[in-house]
Amino acid sequence: MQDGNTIEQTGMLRRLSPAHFRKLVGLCDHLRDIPARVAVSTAGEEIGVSLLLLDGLMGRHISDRDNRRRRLVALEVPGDFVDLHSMPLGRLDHDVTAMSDVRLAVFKHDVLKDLVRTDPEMAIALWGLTLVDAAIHRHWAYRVSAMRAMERLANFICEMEDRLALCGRADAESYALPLTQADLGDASGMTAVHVNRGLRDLREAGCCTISQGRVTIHNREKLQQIGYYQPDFLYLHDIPEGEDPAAPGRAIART
Amino acid sequence: MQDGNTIEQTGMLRRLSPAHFRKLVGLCDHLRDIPARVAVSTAGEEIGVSLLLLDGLMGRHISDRDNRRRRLVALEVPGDFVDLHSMPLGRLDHDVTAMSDVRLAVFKHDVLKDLVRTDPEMAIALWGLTLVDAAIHRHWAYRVSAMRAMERLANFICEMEDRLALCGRADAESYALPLTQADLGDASGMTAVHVNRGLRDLREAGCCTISQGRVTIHNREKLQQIGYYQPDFLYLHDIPEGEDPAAPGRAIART
DNA sequence: CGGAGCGTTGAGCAACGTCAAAAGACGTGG
DNA sequence: CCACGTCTTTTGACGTTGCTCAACGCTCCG
Repeated sequence: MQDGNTIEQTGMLRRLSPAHFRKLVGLCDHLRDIPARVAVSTAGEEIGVSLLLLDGLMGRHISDRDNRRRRLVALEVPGDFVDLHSMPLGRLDHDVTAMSDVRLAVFKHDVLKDLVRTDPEMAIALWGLTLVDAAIHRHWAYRVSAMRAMERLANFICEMEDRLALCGRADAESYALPLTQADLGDASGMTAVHVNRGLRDLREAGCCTISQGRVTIHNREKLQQIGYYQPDFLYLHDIPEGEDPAAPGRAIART
Repeated sequence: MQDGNTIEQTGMLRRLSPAHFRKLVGLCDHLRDIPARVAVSTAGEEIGVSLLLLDGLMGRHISDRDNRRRRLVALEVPGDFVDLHSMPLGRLDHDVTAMSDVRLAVFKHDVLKDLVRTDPEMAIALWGLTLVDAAIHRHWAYRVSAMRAMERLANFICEMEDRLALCGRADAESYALPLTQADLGDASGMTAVHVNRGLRDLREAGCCTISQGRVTIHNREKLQQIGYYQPDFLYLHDIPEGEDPAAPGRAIART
Protein backbone atom coordinates (compact mmCIF):
# COMPACT_ATOMS: atom_id res chain seq x y z
CA MET A 1 0.00 0.00 0.00
CA GLN A 2 0.83 3.61 -0.46
CA ASP A 3 2.40 5.50 2.41
CA GLY A 4 0.53 8.46 3.85
CA ASN A 5 -2.82 9.85 3.00
CA THR A 6 -1.94 12.26 0.23
CA ILE A 7 -3.45 11.84 -3.21
CA GLU A 8 -0.74 11.98 -5.84
CA GLN A 9 -1.35 13.04 -9.41
CA THR A 10 -0.40 9.86 -11.20
CA GLY A 11 -1.70 7.55 -13.91
CA MET A 12 -4.86 8.74 -15.61
CA LEU A 13 -4.95 11.74 -13.28
CA ARG A 14 -1.99 13.13 -15.19
CA ARG A 15 -4.47 13.98 -17.93
CA LEU A 16 -5.84 16.72 -15.68
CA SER A 17 -4.10 20.06 -15.43
CA PRO A 18 -2.40 20.58 -12.05
CA ALA A 19 -5.03 23.21 -11.23
CA HIS A 20 -7.87 20.87 -12.06
CA PHE A 21 -6.21 18.13 -10.09
CA ARG A 22 -5.82 20.29 -6.98
CA LYS A 23 -9.39 21.48 -7.23
CA LEU A 24 -10.65 17.92 -7.56
CA VAL A 25 -8.56 16.60 -4.68
CA GLY A 26 -9.94 19.33 -2.45
CA LEU A 27 -13.41 17.88 -2.94
CA CYS A 28 -12.54 14.38 -1.76
CA ASP A 29 -14.93 13.39 1.00
CA HIS A 30 -12.76 10.79 2.68
CA LEU A 31 -10.36 7.91 2.04
CA ARG A 32 -11.42 4.33 2.36
CA ASP A 33 -9.49 1.07 2.54
CA ILE A 34 -11.09 -2.12 1.31
CA PRO A 35 -9.70 -5.63 1.55
CA ALA A 36 -9.18 -7.88 -1.44
CA ARG A 37 -12.17 -9.66 -3.01
CA VAL A 38 -14.78 -7.40 -1.45
CA ALA A 39 -17.53 -6.03 -3.71
CA VAL A 40 -18.00 -2.29 -3.49
CA SER A 41 -21.15 -2.00 -5.56
CA THR A 42 -23.47 -4.24 -7.51
CA ALA A 43 -25.08 -3.87 -10.91
CA GLY A 44 -28.34 -1.95 -10.82
CA GLU A 45 -28.12 -0.40 -7.37
CA GLU A 46 -28.35 3.34 -6.84
CA ILE A 47 -24.96 4.92 -6.35
CA GLY A 48 -24.20 8.15 -4.54
CA VAL A 49 -20.42 8.31 -4.63
CA SER A 50 -17.63 7.84 -7.13
CA LEU A 51 -14.35 6.20 -6.26
CA LEU A 52 -10.86 7.20 -7.25
CA LEU A 53 -8.40 4.33 -6.95
CA LEU A 54 -5.25 5.31 -5.08
CA ASP A 55 -3.63 1.94 -4.62
CA GLY A 56 -4.30 -1.67 -5.58
CA LEU A 57 -6.42 -3.09 -8.37
CA MET A 58 -10.16 -2.95 -8.85
CA GLY A 59 -12.28 -4.91 -11.28
CA ARG A 60 -15.58 -4.41 -13.02
CA HIS A 61 -17.59 -7.57 -13.62
CA ILE A 62 -20.64 -8.49 -15.63
CA SER A 63 -22.48 -11.75 -14.97
CA ASP A 64 -25.67 -13.29 -16.22
CA ARG A 65 -28.63 -13.37 -13.87
CA ASP A 66 -27.48 -16.60 -12.22
CA ASN A 67 -24.11 -15.08 -11.39
CA ARG A 68 -22.54 -17.66 -13.64
CA ARG A 69 -20.32 -16.71 -16.55
CA ARG A 70 -18.89 -13.83 -14.61
CA ARG A 71 -16.38 -11.82 -16.66
CA LEU A 72 -14.07 -8.91 -16.09
CA VAL A 73 -14.92 -6.07 -18.45
CA ALA A 74 -12.44 -3.60 -16.96
CA LEU A 75 -9.50 -3.49 -14.60
CA GLU A 76 -8.56 -0.26 -12.86
CA VAL A 77 -5.10 0.81 -11.75
CA PRO A 78 -4.08 3.59 -9.36
CA GLY A 79 -5.04 6.99 -10.75
CA ASP A 80 -8.16 5.59 -12.41
CA PHE A 81 -11.58 6.88 -11.50
CA VAL A 82 -13.24 3.50 -11.01
CA ASP A 83 -16.86 4.53 -11.41
CA LEU A 84 -16.91 8.16 -12.35
CA HIS A 85 -19.51 7.21 -14.93
CA SER A 86 -21.95 6.39 -12.13
CA MET A 87 -22.26 10.14 -11.50
CA PRO A 88 -24.14 11.05 -14.68
CA LEU A 89 -25.70 7.59 -14.96
CA GLY A 90 -26.87 7.09 -11.37
CA ARG A 91 -26.53 3.33 -11.44
CA LEU A 92 -24.27 0.85 -13.17
CA ASP A 93 -24.54 -2.10 -15.48
CA HIS A 94 -21.76 -4.00 -13.71
CA ASP A 95 -20.34 -4.88 -10.31
CA VAL A 96 -17.29 -3.18 -8.83
CA THR A 97 -14.91 -5.30 -6.77
CA ALA A 98 -11.55 -4.89 -5.10
CA MET A 99 -9.18 -7.35 -6.77
CA SER A 100 -6.51 -6.68 -4.14
CA ASP A 101 -6.36 -4.64 -0.97
CA VAL A 102 -7.16 -1.16 -2.20
CA ARG A 103 -7.19 2.43 -1.04
CA LEU A 104 -9.85 4.68 -2.46
CA ALA A 105 -10.68 8.37 -2.44
CA VAL A 106 -14.44 8.84 -2.14
CA PHE A 107 -16.26 11.68 -3.91
CA LYS A 108 -19.94 12.41 -3.33
CA HIS A 109 -21.97 12.73 -6.51
CA ASP A 110 -23.62 15.90 -5.21
CA VAL A 111 -20.24 17.53 -4.86
CA LEU A 112 -19.08 16.35 -8.26
CA LYS A 113 -22.27 17.56 -9.89
CA ASP A 114 -21.78 20.99 -8.36
CA LEU A 115 -18.25 20.93 -9.67
CA VAL A 116 -19.12 20.12 -13.27
CA ARG A 117 -22.04 22.55 -13.26
CA THR A 118 -19.86 25.44 -12.21
CA ASP A 119 -16.66 24.54 -14.02
CA PRO A 120 -17.24 23.49 -17.63
CA GLU A 121 -13.53 22.98 -18.32
CA MET A 122 -13.40 20.56 -15.43
CA ALA A 123 -16.47 18.81 -16.80
CA ILE A 124 -14.75 18.33 -20.14
CA ALA A 125 -11.61 17.07 -18.42
CA LEU A 126 -13.54 14.50 -16.39
CA TRP A 127 -15.57 13.55 -19.44
CA GLY A 128 -12.25 12.90 -21.16
CA LEU A 129 -11.27 10.44 -18.45
CA THR A 130 -14.38 8.37 -19.11
CA LEU A 131 -13.70 8.52 -22.85
CA VAL A 132 -10.27 6.95 -22.45
CA ASP A 133 -12.04 4.38 -20.34
CA ALA A 134 -14.37 3.68 -23.26
CA ALA A 135 -11.38 3.37 -25.60
CA ILE A 136 -9.98 0.72 -23.26
CA HIS A 137 -13.34 -1.07 -23.42
CA ARG A 138 -13.11 -1.10 -27.20
CA HIS A 139 -9.62 -2.48 -26.96
CA TRP A 140 -10.83 -5.27 -24.67
CA ALA A 141 -13.68 -6.10 -27.04
CA TYR A 142 -11.24 -6.18 -29.92
CA ARG A 143 -8.68 -8.28 -28.09
CA VAL A 144 -11.18 -10.90 -27.05
CA SER A 145 -12.82 -10.96 -30.44
CA ALA A 146 -9.81 -10.91 -32.76
CA MET A 147 -7.00 -12.70 -30.93
CA ARG A 148 -6.06 -16.19 -29.82
CA ALA A 149 -5.34 -17.28 -26.28
CA MET A 150 -1.58 -16.67 -26.15
CA GLU A 151 -1.94 -13.43 -28.10
CA ARG A 152 -4.63 -12.17 -25.75
CA LEU A 153 -2.48 -12.89 -22.73
CA ALA A 154 0.54 -11.20 -24.27
CA ASN A 155 -1.55 -8.19 -25.22
CA PHE A 156 -3.09 -7.98 -21.76
CA ILE A 157 0.32 -8.17 -20.09
CA CYS A 158 1.56 -5.34 -22.31
CA GLU A 159 -1.48 -3.21 -21.54
CA MET A 160 -1.11 -3.67 -17.83
CA GLU A 161 2.57 -2.84 -17.99
CA ASP A 162 1.92 0.47 -19.75
CA ARG A 163 -0.91 1.43 -17.45
CA LEU A 164 0.94 0.44 -14.29
CA ALA A 165 4.09 2.18 -15.47
CA LEU A 166 2.06 5.32 -16.05
CA CYS A 167 1.13 5.36 -12.38
CA GLY A 168 4.59 4.40 -11.17
CA ARG A 169 3.77 0.81 -10.31
CA ALA A 170 6.18 -0.85 -12.74
CA ASP A 171 9.94 -0.98 -12.78
CA ALA A 172 12.14 -1.70 -15.77
CA GLU A 173 11.26 -5.35 -16.29
CA SER A 174 8.65 -6.38 -13.78
CA TYR A 175 5.47 -5.29 -12.05
CA ALA A 176 3.09 -6.58 -9.41
CA LEU A 177 -0.14 -8.08 -10.73
CA PRO A 178 -2.10 -9.60 -7.85
CA LEU A 179 -4.44 -11.69 -10.00
CA THR A 180 -5.06 -15.42 -10.07
CA GLN A 181 -5.05 -17.34 -13.32
CA ALA A 182 -8.83 -17.54 -12.99
CA ASP A 183 -8.92 -13.72 -12.92
CA LEU A 184 -6.75 -13.58 -16.02
CA GLY A 185 -9.19 -15.96 -17.64
CA ASP A 186 -12.13 -13.75 -16.70
CA ALA A 187 -10.35 -10.80 -18.25
CA SER A 188 -9.19 -12.61 -21.37
CA GLY A 189 -12.22 -14.72 -22.12
CA MET A 190 -10.78 -18.16 -21.41
CA THR A 191 -10.67 -20.78 -18.70
CA ALA A 192 -8.09 -20.80 -15.93
CA VAL A 193 -6.69 -24.04 -17.28
CA HIS A 194 -6.09 -22.52 -20.66
CA VAL A 195 -4.56 -19.41 -19.12
CA ASN A 196 -2.11 -21.71 -17.45
CA ARG A 197 -1.12 -23.26 -20.77
CA GLY A 198 -0.92 -19.89 -22.46
CA LEU A 199 1.37 -18.54 -19.78
CA ARG A 200 3.54 -21.64 -20.11
CA ASP A 201 3.80 -20.99 -23.84
CA LEU A 202 4.81 -17.37 -23.22
CA ARG A 203 7.34 -18.53 -20.66
CA GLU A 204 8.81 -21.15 -22.98
CA ALA A 205 8.96 -18.56 -25.76
CA GLY A 206 11.18 -16.50 -23.46
CA CYS A 207 8.70 -13.62 -23.29
CA CYS A 208 7.63 -13.32 -19.68
CA THR A 209 7.00 -15.15 -16.44
CA ILE A 210 4.22 -14.69 -13.93
CA SER A 211 4.93 -15.95 -10.47
CA GLN A 212 3.62 -15.03 -7.07
CA GLY A 213 1.63 -12.09 -8.27
CA ARG A 214 4.45 -10.54 -10.24
CA VAL A 215 4.98 -10.30 -13.97
CA THR A 216 8.57 -10.36 -15.17
CA ILE A 217 9.19 -9.41 -18.77
CA HIS A 218 12.17 -11.06 -20.41
CA ASN A 219 11.66 -10.02 -24.02
CA ARG A 220 9.36 -7.06 -24.39
CA GLU A 221 9.66 -6.82 -28.19
CA LYS A 222 8.68 -10.41 -28.69
CA LEU A 223 5.85 -10.09 -26.19
CA GLN A 224 4.47 -7.03 -27.97
CA GLN A 225 4.81 -8.75 -31.30
CA ILE A 226 2.96 -11.87 -30.17
CA GLY A 227 0.24 -9.70 -28.65
CA TYR A 228 0.04 -7.33 -31.67
CA TYR A 229 0.33 -4.63 -29.06
CA GLN A 230 -0.17 -1.02 -30.08
CA PRO A 231 -0.96 1.30 -27.19
CA ASP A 232 -2.76 3.93 -29.28
CA PHE A 233 -5.97 3.25 -27.39
CA LEU A 234 -4.38 4.63 -24.22
CA TYR A 235 -3.99 8.10 -25.76
CA LEU A 236 -0.61 8.44 -24.11
CA HIS A 237 0.30 11.40 -26.30
CA ASP A 238 -2.29 13.47 -24.47
CA ILE A 239 -0.44 13.06 -21.22
CA PRO A 240 1.93 15.92 -20.41
CA GLU A 241 5.59 15.05 -20.51
CA GLY A 242 7.63 14.93 -17.35
CA GLU A 243 8.91 12.31 -15.02
CA ASP A 244 6.26 10.66 -12.90
CA PRO A 245 7.75 11.12 -9.43
CA ALA A 246 6.57 7.64 -8.49
CA ALA A 247 8.16 6.08 -11.55
CA PRO A 248 11.79 7.13 -11.78
CA GLY A 249 13.56 5.84 -14.82
CA ARG A 250 10.69 4.02 -16.51
CA ALA A 251 9.82 5.53 -19.84
CA ILE A 252 6.34 5.01 -21.26
CA ALA A 253 6.18 3.63 -24.75
CA ARG A 254 4.83 6.29 -27.07
CA THR A 255 4.56 4.19 -30.21
CA MET B 1 -33.74 6.73 -46.40
CA GLN B 2 -35.54 9.24 -44.27
CA ASP B 3 -37.86 11.72 -45.95
CA GLY B 4 -37.05 15.38 -45.64
CA ASN B 5 -34.20 17.14 -43.97
CA THR B 6 -35.53 17.56 -40.46
CA ILE B 7 -33.69 16.01 -37.53
CA GLU B 8 -36.13 14.08 -35.39
CA GLN B 9 -35.58 13.39 -31.71
CA THR B 10 -35.40 9.63 -31.76
CA GLY B 11 -33.28 6.80 -30.40
CA MET B 12 -30.49 7.90 -28.08
CA LEU B 13 -31.46 11.53 -28.67
CA ARG B 14 -34.54 10.88 -26.57
CA ARG B 15 -32.22 10.99 -23.57
CA LEU B 16 -31.90 14.73 -24.11
CA SER B 17 -34.58 17.10 -22.86
CA PRO B 18 -36.61 18.65 -25.69
CA ALA B 19 -34.97 22.00 -24.93
CA HIS B 20 -31.48 20.50 -25.10
CA PHE B 21 -32.41 18.69 -28.28
CA ARG B 22 -33.65 21.85 -29.97
CA LYS B 23 -30.58 23.78 -28.90
CA LEU B 24 -28.31 21.05 -30.24
CA VAL B 25 -30.13 20.73 -33.55
CA GLY B 26 -29.79 24.46 -34.07
CA LEU B 27 -26.02 24.05 -34.06
CA CYS B 28 -25.90 21.49 -36.85
CA ASP B 29 -23.55 22.70 -39.55
CA HIS B 30 -24.98 20.72 -42.45
CA LEU B 31 -26.35 17.34 -43.46
CA ARG B 32 -24.32 14.83 -45.38
CA ASP B 33 -25.21 11.67 -47.27
CA ILE B 34 -22.64 8.93 -47.62
CA PRO B 35 -22.95 5.73 -49.63
CA ALA B 36 -22.55 2.28 -48.14
CA ARG B 37 -19.07 0.95 -47.37
CA VAL B 38 -17.35 4.32 -47.45
CA ALA B 39 -14.99 5.18 -44.61
CA VAL B 40 -15.63 8.51 -42.94
CA SER B 41 -12.57 8.68 -40.76
CA THR B 42 -9.55 6.57 -39.96
CA ALA B 43 -7.87 5.72 -36.68
CA GLY B 44 -5.34 8.29 -35.59
CA GLU B 45 -6.25 11.19 -37.86
CA GLU B 46 -7.20 14.60 -36.51
CA ILE B 47 -10.94 15.13 -36.44
CA GLY B 48 -12.75 18.46 -36.50
CA VAL B 49 -16.40 17.42 -36.65
CA SER B 50 -18.72 14.99 -34.90
CA LEU B 51 -21.42 13.09 -36.73
CA LEU B 52 -24.96 12.41 -35.66
CA LEU B 53 -26.49 9.47 -37.51
CA LEU B 54 -29.92 10.25 -38.94
CA ASP B 55 -30.50 7.22 -41.08
CA GLY B 56 -28.72 3.98 -41.93
CA LEU B 57 -26.07 2.07 -40.00
CA MET B 58 -22.50 3.07 -39.21
CA GLY B 59 -19.71 0.90 -37.86
CA ARG B 60 -16.58 1.47 -35.85
CA HIS B 61 -13.71 -0.86 -36.69
CA ILE B 62 -10.37 -1.68 -35.14
CA SER B 63 -7.71 -3.51 -37.13
CA ASP B 64 -4.12 -4.46 -36.52
CA ARG B 65 -1.46 -2.53 -38.36
CA ASP B 66 -1.70 -4.71 -41.45
CA ASN B 67 -5.44 -4.05 -41.72
CA ARG B 68 -6.02 -7.72 -41.15
CA ARG B 69 -8.18 -8.99 -38.31
CA ARG B 70 -10.56 -6.10 -38.72
CA ARG B 71 -13.37 -6.19 -36.19
CA LEU B 72 -16.46 -4.19 -35.47
CA VAL B 73 -16.31 -2.72 -31.97
CA ALA B 74 -19.52 -0.71 -32.27
CA LEU B 75 -22.53 -0.33 -34.51
CA GLU B 76 -24.52 2.90 -34.55
CA VAL B 77 -28.21 3.28 -35.29
CA PRO B 78 -30.18 6.43 -36.10
CA GLY B 79 -30.17 8.85 -33.17
CA ASP B 80 -26.65 7.80 -32.14
CA PHE B 81 -23.84 10.31 -32.05
CA VAL B 82 -21.31 8.25 -33.99
CA ASP B 83 -18.14 9.97 -32.84
CA LEU B 84 -19.10 12.53 -30.27
CA HIS B 85 -16.13 11.27 -28.27
CA SER B 86 -13.80 12.68 -30.91
CA MET B 87 -14.65 16.14 -29.64
CA PRO B 88 -12.89 15.94 -26.28
CA LEU B 89 -10.35 13.41 -27.57
CA GLY B 90 -9.37 15.07 -30.85
CA ARG B 91 -8.58 11.82 -32.63
CA LEU B 92 -9.85 8.29 -32.50
CA ASP B 93 -8.55 4.81 -31.90
CA HIS B 94 -10.76 3.28 -34.57
CA ASP B 95 -12.14 3.77 -38.07
CA VAL B 96 -15.65 4.98 -38.77
CA THR B 97 -17.45 3.54 -41.78
CA ALA B 98 -20.90 3.69 -43.32
CA MET B 99 -22.31 0.16 -43.23
CA SER B 100 -25.24 1.19 -45.42
CA ASP B 101 -26.23 4.36 -47.22
CA VAL B 102 -26.40 6.87 -44.39
CA ARG B 103 -27.53 10.40 -43.69
CA LEU B 104 -25.54 12.35 -41.15
CA ALA B 105 -25.84 15.64 -39.31
CA VAL B 106 -22.43 17.29 -39.05
CA PHE B 107 -21.40 19.32 -35.99
CA LYS B 108 -18.18 21.29 -35.84
CA HIS B 109 -16.09 20.62 -32.76
CA ASP B 110 -15.55 24.33 -32.22
CA VAL B 111 -19.28 24.86 -32.01
CA LEU B 112 -19.77 21.89 -29.71
CA LYS B 113 -16.96 23.06 -27.46
CA ASP B 114 -18.56 26.47 -27.16
CA LEU B 115 -21.80 24.76 -26.34
CA VAL B 116 -20.46 22.62 -23.51
CA ARG B 117 -18.39 25.49 -22.12
CA THR B 118 -21.40 27.73 -21.82
CA ASP B 119 -24.05 25.17 -20.93
CA PRO B 120 -22.92 22.73 -18.21
CA GLU B 121 -26.23 20.87 -18.17
CA MET B 122 -25.86 20.23 -21.87
CA ALA B 123 -22.31 19.04 -21.27
CA ILE B 124 -23.56 16.54 -18.73
CA ALA B 125 -26.30 15.38 -21.09
CA LEU B 126 -23.86 14.82 -23.95
CA TRP B 127 -21.41 13.18 -21.58
CA GLY B 128 -24.24 10.83 -20.66
CA LEU B 129 -24.66 9.81 -24.29
CA THR B 130 -21.03 8.70 -24.46
CA LEU B 131 -21.45 6.83 -21.18
CA VAL B 132 -24.27 4.71 -22.56
CA ASP B 133 -21.99 4.13 -25.50
CA ALA B 134 -19.34 2.85 -23.11
CA ALA B 135 -21.91 0.58 -21.46
CA ILE B 136 -22.64 -0.90 -24.87
CA HIS B 137 -18.90 -1.46 -25.34
CA ARG B 138 -18.82 -3.37 -22.07
CA HIS B 139 -21.74 -5.43 -23.22
CA TRP B 140 -19.96 -6.26 -26.46
CA ALA B 141 -16.81 -7.26 -24.58
CA TYR B 142 -18.89 -9.42 -22.28
CA ARG B 143 -20.85 -11.02 -25.09
CA VAL B 144 -17.80 -11.95 -27.08
CA SER B 145 -15.94 -13.14 -24.03
CA ALA B 146 -18.65 -15.10 -22.21
CA MET B 147 -20.97 -16.51 -24.87
CA ARG B 148 -20.92 -19.14 -27.59
CA ALA B 149 -21.53 -18.58 -31.28
CA MET B 150 -25.29 -19.10 -31.39
CA GLU B 151 -25.78 -17.27 -28.11
CA ARG B 152 -23.76 -14.31 -29.34
CA LEU B 153 -25.83 -14.08 -32.50
CA ALA B 154 -29.09 -14.31 -30.58
CA ASN B 155 -27.91 -11.66 -28.14
CA PHE B 156 -26.76 -9.38 -30.93
CA ILE B 157 -30.08 -9.73 -32.75
CA CYS B 158 -31.94 -8.83 -29.55
CA GLU B 159 -29.71 -5.81 -28.95
CA MET B 160 -30.23 -4.50 -32.46
CA GLU B 161 -33.95 -4.98 -32.20
CA ASP B 162 -34.18 -2.92 -29.02
CA ARG B 163 -31.95 -0.19 -30.34
CA LEU B 164 -33.66 -0.01 -33.71
CA ALA B 165 -37.10 -0.09 -32.10
CA LEU B 166 -36.03 2.82 -29.92
CA CYS B 167 -35.43 4.89 -33.01
CA GLY B 168 -38.53 3.67 -34.79
CA ARG B 169 -36.78 1.36 -37.24
CA ALA B 170 -38.40 -1.88 -36.10
CA ASP B 171 -41.94 -3.10 -36.42
CA ALA B 172 -43.59 -5.78 -34.33
CA GLU B 173 -41.63 -8.78 -35.56
CA SER B 174 -39.02 -7.68 -38.04
CA TYR B 175 -36.45 -5.01 -38.79
CA ALA B 176 -34.02 -4.10 -41.53
CA LEU B 177 -30.40 -5.02 -40.85
CA PRO B 178 -28.30 -4.33 -43.95
CA LEU B 179 -25.28 -6.39 -42.89
CA THR B 180 -23.58 -9.34 -44.55
CA GLN B 181 -22.79 -12.47 -42.64
CA ALA B 182 -19.16 -11.37 -42.74
CA ASP B 183 -20.20 -8.16 -40.95
CA LEU B 184 -22.06 -10.17 -38.35
CA GLY B 185 -18.90 -12.20 -37.89
CA ASP B 186 -16.83 -9.05 -37.42
CA ALA B 187 -19.28 -7.89 -34.79
CA SER B 188 -19.62 -11.22 -33.01
CA GLY B 189 -16.05 -12.44 -33.15
CA MET B 190 -16.44 -15.36 -35.51
CA THR B 191 -16.00 -16.30 -39.16
CA ALA B 192 -18.66 -15.71 -41.77
CA VAL B 193 -18.97 -19.45 -42.27
CA HIS B 194 -19.71 -19.99 -38.63
CA VAL B 195 -22.19 -17.12 -38.61
CA ASN B 196 -24.01 -18.93 -41.36
CA ARG B 197 -24.24 -22.11 -39.30
CA GLY B 198 -25.27 -20.19 -36.20
CA LEU B 199 -28.07 -18.47 -38.09
CA ARG B 200 -29.19 -21.81 -39.44
CA ASP B 201 -29.35 -23.15 -35.89
CA LEU B 202 -31.42 -20.15 -34.79
CA ARG B 203 -33.70 -20.63 -37.78
CA GLU B 204 -34.14 -24.33 -37.12
CA ALA B 205 -34.84 -23.58 -33.46
CA GLY B 206 -37.73 -21.42 -34.67
CA CYS B 207 -36.23 -18.23 -33.23
CA CYS B 208 -35.58 -15.94 -36.16
CA THR B 209 -34.64 -15.71 -39.81
CA ILE B 210 -32.33 -13.30 -41.57
CA SER B 211 -32.90 -12.88 -45.25
CA GLN B 212 -32.21 -10.08 -47.69
CA GLY B 213 -31.06 -7.66 -45.05
CA ARG B 214 -34.08 -8.15 -42.83
CA VAL B 215 -34.37 -9.92 -39.48
CA THR B 216 -37.68 -11.59 -38.75
CA ILE B 217 -38.26 -12.73 -35.20
CA HIS B 218 -40.50 -15.75 -34.79
CA ASN B 219 -40.05 -16.47 -31.11
CA ARG B 220 -38.70 -13.54 -29.14
CA GLU B 221 -38.77 -15.24 -25.76
CA LYS B 222 -36.73 -18.17 -26.96
CA LEU B 223 -34.33 -15.87 -28.77
CA GLN B 224 -33.77 -13.80 -25.64
CA GLN B 225 -33.34 -16.92 -23.58
CA ILE B 226 -30.76 -18.42 -25.92
CA GLY B 227 -28.92 -15.09 -26.00
CA TYR B 228 -29.16 -14.53 -22.21
CA TYR B 229 -30.44 -11.14 -23.20
CA GLN B 230 -30.94 -8.51 -20.54
CA PRO B 231 -31.10 -4.96 -21.87
CA ASP B 232 -29.99 -3.28 -18.65
CA PHE B 233 -26.88 -1.98 -20.36
CA LEU B 234 -29.05 0.22 -22.60
CA TYR B 235 -30.33 2.24 -19.61
CA LEU B 236 -33.78 2.32 -21.16
CA HIS B 237 -35.35 3.43 -17.88
CA ASP B 238 -33.62 6.78 -18.28
CA ILE B 239 -35.53 7.47 -21.46
CA PRO B 240 -38.68 9.52 -20.97
CA GLU B 241 -41.92 7.67 -21.60
CA GLY B 242 -44.07 8.49 -24.58
CA GLU B 243 -44.68 7.08 -27.96
CA ASP B 244 -41.84 7.54 -30.38
CA PRO B 245 -43.65 9.16 -33.29
CA ALA B 246 -41.59 7.12 -35.69
CA ALA B 247 -42.40 3.87 -33.91
CA PRO B 248 -46.14 3.59 -33.42
CA GLY B 249 -47.22 0.50 -31.60
CA ARG B 250 -43.84 -1.00 -30.81
CA ALA B 251 -43.20 -1.14 -27.08
CA ILE B 252 -39.64 -1.23 -25.80
CA ALA B 253 -38.81 -4.00 -23.38
CA ARG B 254 -38.12 -2.52 -19.98
CA THR B 255 -37.16 -5.67 -18.10
C1' DC C 1 -2.69 -31.72 10.93
C1' DG C 2 -6.32 -30.81 7.73
C1' DG C 3 -8.68 -27.99 4.50
C1' DA C 4 -8.98 -24.51 0.99
C1' DG C 5 -7.32 -22.15 -2.79
C1' DC C 6 -4.09 -21.99 -6.46
C1' DG C 7 -1.04 -23.75 -10.09
C1' DT C 8 0.06 -27.55 -13.16
C1' DT C 9 -0.56 -31.34 -16.25
C1' DG C 10 -2.97 -35.07 -18.99
C1' DA C 11 -6.77 -37.16 -21.81
C1' DG C 12 -10.76 -36.74 -24.43
C1' DC C 13 -14.19 -33.94 -26.58
C1' DA C 14 -16.91 -30.00 -28.45
C1' DA C 15 -16.67 -25.71 -30.74
C1' DC C 16 -14.87 -23.13 -34.14
C1' DG C 17 -11.70 -22.09 -38.05
C1' DT C 18 -9.95 -23.23 -42.68
C1' DC C 19 -10.38 -24.67 -47.21
C1' DA C 20 -13.07 -25.72 -51.02
C1' DA C 21 -16.97 -25.95 -54.03
C1' DA C 22 -21.31 -24.58 -55.82
C1' DA C 23 -25.50 -22.01 -56.22
C1' DG C 24 -28.08 -17.70 -55.77
C1' DA C 25 -28.37 -12.45 -55.93
C1' DC C 26 -27.24 -8.36 -58.17
C1' DG C 27 -25.42 -4.88 -60.95
C1' DT C 28 -22.96 -3.78 -65.39
C1' DG C 29 -22.09 -3.58 -70.06
C1' DG C 30 -23.08 -5.28 -74.51
C1' DC D 1 -32.78 -8.72 -73.17
C1' DC D 2 -28.84 -11.68 -71.98
C1' DA D 3 -23.97 -12.66 -70.58
C1' DC D 4 -20.75 -11.84 -67.32
C1' DG D 5 -18.27 -10.98 -63.09
C1' DT D 6 -18.58 -10.20 -58.30
C1' DC D 7 -20.34 -10.67 -53.92
C1' DT D 8 -22.96 -13.38 -50.78
C1' DT D 9 -24.92 -17.47 -48.92
C1' DT D 10 -24.74 -22.24 -48.13
C1' DT D 11 -22.83 -26.77 -47.32
C1' DG D 12 -19.22 -30.44 -46.66
C1' DA D 13 -14.76 -32.23 -44.96
C1' DC D 14 -11.14 -31.77 -42.00
C1' DG D 15 -7.79 -29.57 -38.75
C1' DT D 16 -7.04 -26.75 -34.63
C1' DT D 17 -8.14 -24.40 -30.55
C1' DG D 18 -9.83 -24.28 -26.35
C1' DC D 19 -13.10 -26.49 -22.85
C1' DT D 20 -14.20 -30.19 -19.49
C1' DC D 21 -13.08 -33.33 -16.18
C1' DA D 22 -9.83 -35.24 -13.32
C1' DA D 23 -5.83 -35.77 -10.62
C1' DC D 24 -1.94 -34.13 -7.93
C1' DG D 25 1.32 -31.02 -5.64
C1' DC D 26 2.03 -26.73 -3.44
C1' DT D 27 1.36 -23.03 -0.08
C1' DC D 28 -1.00 -20.75 3.27
C1' DC D 29 -3.61 -20.59 7.32
C1' DG D 30 -6.59 -22.01 10.94
